[in-house]
Amino acid sequence: MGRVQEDMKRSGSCGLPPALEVMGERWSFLILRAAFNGIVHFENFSSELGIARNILSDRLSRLVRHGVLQRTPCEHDRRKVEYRLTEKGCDLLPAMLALRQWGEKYTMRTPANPVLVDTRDRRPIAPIRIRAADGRELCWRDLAWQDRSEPS
Amino acid sequence: MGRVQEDMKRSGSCGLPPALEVMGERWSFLILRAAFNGIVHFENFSSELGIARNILSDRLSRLVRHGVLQRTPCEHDRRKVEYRLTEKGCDLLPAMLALRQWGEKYTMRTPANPVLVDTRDRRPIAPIRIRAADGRELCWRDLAWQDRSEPS
DNA sequence: GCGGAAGAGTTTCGATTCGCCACTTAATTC
DNA sequence: GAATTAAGTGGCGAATCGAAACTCTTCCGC
Repeated sequence: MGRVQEDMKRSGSCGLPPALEVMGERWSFLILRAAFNGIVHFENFSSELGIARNILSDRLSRLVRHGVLQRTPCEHDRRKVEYRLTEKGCDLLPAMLALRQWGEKYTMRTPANPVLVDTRDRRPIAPIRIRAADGRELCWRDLAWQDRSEPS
Repeated sequence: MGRVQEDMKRSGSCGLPPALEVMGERWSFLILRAAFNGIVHFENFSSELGIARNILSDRLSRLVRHGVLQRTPCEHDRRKVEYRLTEKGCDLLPAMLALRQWGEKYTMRTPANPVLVDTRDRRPIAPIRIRAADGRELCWRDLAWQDRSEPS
């Protein structure tokens, strides 16, 4: 067995390192949250997050480089620039909410407010869970690693 | 840290900043992944992740301090120490998997292998999604913020 | 018991990154 | 055309990271 295979065996071909390459830095998730909240301009990110301007500049261009945000100069006011979530960026919402819900559950004194609701029935969304292909909820004990080529 | 309080003032009481306070640093999620893979000893974390020993030491005690890992000296060999996931730590699994699945979807050349399966039917787990209270899958457009005291 | 080795850190120190503040540049408003 | 706004960039001291060497305790073989 070659070294590459051994490496794969040890930690598998895992999507976590590349994800952290993009989102693992200090402000990335907070910038993402702001973007989900409708912030699009540099100055608004800056004042909303209280982040240093040079760091913000670096993080925004990093997120753009990785395709999470799209940078478009504003039509009607060409001083302004819009940073908008791409589809790839929107797909980070489950990860962000899972992290947020964990933070709410464990490290907050008061219950969260305001709360995220479904627009159709105005009820709070469900906690994010791991599910089997058929929809059953799973916990850590129910999970196992399996090689793709292995027979079931 | 005072910054969290400031953040709360600005954008509501959100669980994300405290979650990032715990898990936002460079190696925290990778250490967590290793813990989920059954790693318990300092030396194994070190060789598995290729992280500098001083940083690993700092991250582990940070995770212990925040109640994600529990540190217990080994019974039968008192040179060794075990770092095990607490319930609070186990509850990070959905967030970690959501991030991992995102990384697999967008930033990996080859499909992931091995793959995480349900032990009961040996089928791969479902993608992690946001759901309404009644189980319907939701996307970003279906979500809204609502004050707790507000009438529905 | 004793020499050697393993496990879990700690120290040291150079390299990198962070973060505050001032500055620049271009577009817009008055 | 003067002042203001938006989006950055540059300088510089402080904090953090990272690799390697070192410490300290515990275990193993003899």
